[in-house]
Amino acid sequence: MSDVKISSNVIWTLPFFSKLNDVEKAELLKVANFRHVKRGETLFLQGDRLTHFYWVCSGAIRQFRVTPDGRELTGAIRTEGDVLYDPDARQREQHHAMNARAVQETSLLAIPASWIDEHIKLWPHLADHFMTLLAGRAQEALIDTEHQATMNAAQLVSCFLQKLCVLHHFDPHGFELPYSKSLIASRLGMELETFSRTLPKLREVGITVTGKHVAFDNISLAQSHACNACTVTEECLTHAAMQEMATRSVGNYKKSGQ
Amino acid sequence: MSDVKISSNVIWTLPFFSKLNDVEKAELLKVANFRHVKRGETLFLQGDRLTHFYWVCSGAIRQFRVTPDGRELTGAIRTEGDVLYDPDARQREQHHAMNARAVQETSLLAIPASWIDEHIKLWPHLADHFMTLLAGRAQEALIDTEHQATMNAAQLVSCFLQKLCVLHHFDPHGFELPYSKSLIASRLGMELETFSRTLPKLREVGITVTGKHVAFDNISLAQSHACNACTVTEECLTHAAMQEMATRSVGNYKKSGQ
DNA sequence: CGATCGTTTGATCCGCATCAAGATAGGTGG
DNA sequence: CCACCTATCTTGATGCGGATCAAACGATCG
Repeated sequence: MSDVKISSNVIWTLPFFSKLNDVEKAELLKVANFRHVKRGETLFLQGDRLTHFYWVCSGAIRQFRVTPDGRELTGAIRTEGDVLYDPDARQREQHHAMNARAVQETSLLAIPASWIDEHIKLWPHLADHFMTLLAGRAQEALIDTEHQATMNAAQLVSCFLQKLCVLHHFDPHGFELPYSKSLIASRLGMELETFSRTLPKLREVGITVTGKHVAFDNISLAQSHACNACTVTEECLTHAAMQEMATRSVGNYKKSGQ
Repeated sequence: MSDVKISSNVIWTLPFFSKLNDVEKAELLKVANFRHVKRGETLFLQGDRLTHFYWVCSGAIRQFRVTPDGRELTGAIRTEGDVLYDPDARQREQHHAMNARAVQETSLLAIPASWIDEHIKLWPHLADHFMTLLAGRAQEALIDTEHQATMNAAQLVSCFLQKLCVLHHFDPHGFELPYSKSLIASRLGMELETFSRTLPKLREVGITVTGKHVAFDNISLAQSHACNACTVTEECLTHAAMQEMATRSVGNYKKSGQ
């Protein structure tokens, strides 16, 4: 509900709305709304009715689920430009399946879900953006699963640090962690203790972490260790080697035989 | 390339094409194609150009990725009615990110990707189906991740067995496993040995497995143990209790405080 | 009847979680 | 500016679940 004049500039820089024409922009502004949440404040909870879609303009939102035994699983940390959109909502008819809470002070663009539902049929590029978004989320999740299944703590951490660095355009030679270590550990699906113990070990692969300060001493070395399927600039690509192995394998589900 | 007359009946039973009118059906048949693969045969590999989308008419296809160290990760087992659609393909421009291989003799409906690309803009319900599909895949992946993170081997197995039973409309009081145990273990992200050792333990929760034969002795007992967030008929629902816990928690990422 | 595939069972090991103290840092009030 | 407090992180000791290595077992098949 704050200054809309400032914020309306922000909207059009979001990839989601960058292709709108002036008429469409005007229409969008009629229903768009701004919402600010303070650090630790909750945006919505699992089971809440889905009333709005949110675009993060600044700050960071942690999305998480709470398991029956009370453990919190951090699904994603959404930052500037990201959308809070529950893929599940499409099926479970307008109810959130995740909780969303502000990591820091955060401002969001809120657009009524009903408006989106109507206009997704009318504006083709909107539908297109949503399909891309959904595909991206599906892919994200697959990569996450693959990482959890194949990488150990050290690899997960260094992979995370590198993606973080690229995503936020940090200087690889030295930057500060934007989140608490507890949050990062949770995002990586490990305990804080494990995360903490892992950091010193990363020195071997050229990553020095002191307090909140991170430095990649030798970028290429860190790269090769981090994640065999990730590079700093691109996510888990398919390698020729991987394909070749698949060709050779026959039918056992363990290792590719030769 | 077998008998199209038989198969054309099959197509319209797929949820994907059930809403087409006669003109559209005719048009689809012009480009639709059938493909048969034998047990163990490969449909496509990571990195292959994506030329067709496939709908499984009968049989089962294992989708998997091969990690650089040669381990095969089974992402999904697609059966009758499922679509082989790589969410990643949308971004990585027409290349498969997964391998697909027949578990059993399988017949598929193949539709050229180019035709889909064109018609997705023309036929609104087609776009809608794809969005639902993508949303479903994203959701599937999230649930998978959550399961891997929170459940032990026994829970994973019993959850799998129950979903299997429901999905294939098996009799809970006794049915045969449709896949090899190695395949199931791989799908669950565990070693065959672990899977094998887990089966006897399930007797405690009312699941008896002898050879390939599975029986749920006490269905409600098995349910409550299997997966706190799953029921036999529905996947991982949000519970009121879970929401309540989230409300009480404040900011630590481990357990919800009170 | 040996050969191969799929599975079981046993023995051992390792990574991470868990429990339990300390240590450091950031913030507040005196 | 310091004393105090709490949040956040580090470090240590221990245990467990599942991976790994190894071997035997049972079925199916040529």
